Amino acid sequence: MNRSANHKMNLRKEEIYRVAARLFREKGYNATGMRDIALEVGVEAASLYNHIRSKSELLQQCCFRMAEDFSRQLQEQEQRPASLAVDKLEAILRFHIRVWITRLDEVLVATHEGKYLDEPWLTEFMQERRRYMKRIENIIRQGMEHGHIRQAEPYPIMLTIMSTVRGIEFWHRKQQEISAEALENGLVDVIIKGLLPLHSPLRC
Amino acid sequence: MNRSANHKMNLRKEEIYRVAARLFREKGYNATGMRDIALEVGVEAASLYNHIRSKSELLQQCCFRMAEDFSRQLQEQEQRPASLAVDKLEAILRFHIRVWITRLDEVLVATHEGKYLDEPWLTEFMQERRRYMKRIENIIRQGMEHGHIRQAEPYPIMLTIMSTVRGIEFWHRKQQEISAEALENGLVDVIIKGLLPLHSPLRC
DNA sequence: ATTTTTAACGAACAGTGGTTAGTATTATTC
DNA sequence: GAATAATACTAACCACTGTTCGTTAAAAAT
Repeated sequence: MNRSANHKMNLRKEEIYRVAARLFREKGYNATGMRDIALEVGVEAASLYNHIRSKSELLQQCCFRMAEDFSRQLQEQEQRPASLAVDKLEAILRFHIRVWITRLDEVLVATHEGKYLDEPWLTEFMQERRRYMKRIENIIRQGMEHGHIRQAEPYPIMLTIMSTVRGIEFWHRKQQEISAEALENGLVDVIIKGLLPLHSPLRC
Repeated sequence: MNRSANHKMNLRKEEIYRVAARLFREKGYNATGMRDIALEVGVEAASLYNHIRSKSELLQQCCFRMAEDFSRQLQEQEQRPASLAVDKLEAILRFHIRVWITRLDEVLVATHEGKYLDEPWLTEFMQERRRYMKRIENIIRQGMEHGHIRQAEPYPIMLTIMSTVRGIEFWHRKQQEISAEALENGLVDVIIKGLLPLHSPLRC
């Protein structure tokens, strides 16, 4: 089999994956049947199994693709100088926001339906998320040590950064109210301004 | 039937409701079977139907109880003087946080599983949530008009206030790391400090 | 042109879902 | 203590689930 055939095969697999991600988001993983996916791909349910191993494999792809993309981006930020903690956090936050704006299906499935992963994927996925949160907490601590972030509990700050993006789900349904850029900047402003110390030149 | 018997009946119904809310959160609405609920209540699945009409009725209770509690609290805040917009928002935020700390099951089911409501409940629930968000946006606008909140897009601020609480789901799994009070104050600080105008006496 | 691979299909399986019917048991009321 | 109501049980139904099987049509490779 040459490369072009391989490419064509992956195209069909990708289509199934995309349809599945959208349906998993709209209806939920358990409420989405293989026959639902097949219908939108334009094929019978049994035919899907020429391209994928199982329904749960589709969920695994959703979850671990997102996990890898997030982890890779975080690693880039971690490699910048420790003194730039606030800039790191802003970059991380903006990355989160952009993913939630441009790839809502996948990120929502990973966030909401990840709990339906089979073992051992479930455990690995949960552990990876916990590690990810710890790494963000560490960056927040860096910022406090350099005095660029006001003294506070790092944990609630991390939670706030992780959670802010969730509102974007609502924005997608009423997109006309505000542009993607204004949304991103508005969200970033609330969080970042809430982190700066009282004496920060950026603040007063 | 006298009052005590009626009370006893409602007790059983309440127990079913509580078990259902917990299982709906842990496993999701669709992945929770009536036999799962029955097992934890200590009864056969068919017996549940002497107390409830249907599985979906349990979901409806979850969603609309929460909706009413939130709406009532918001109404209290709306009745305070318009000049106290920041205080209103802080009170609203603290109410949200406390509900997510003390009634995680119900609030998570309402948030994540509400989409599985049947019509006409689904439409009503979505509309109510949209109204709720609009009302918070209005309070934010009040604060800007009085100069107590910095000029910005009210919409992302509202989304941030609504979303902050979702991190509390993670806190529940690792409760030992930080107390409920520290968590609440930490979350409030990030948001409220991010709202204040640059010249605010609370800020500099 | 022929062989081999890929991918589609219809039918079926075994399990589970919420729910109902009919009946027995327990608790309450008179 | 008899009558009545409330609540439990067992059994079953039917629709639907993810998946497999055997087969066939089309495409690719030789």
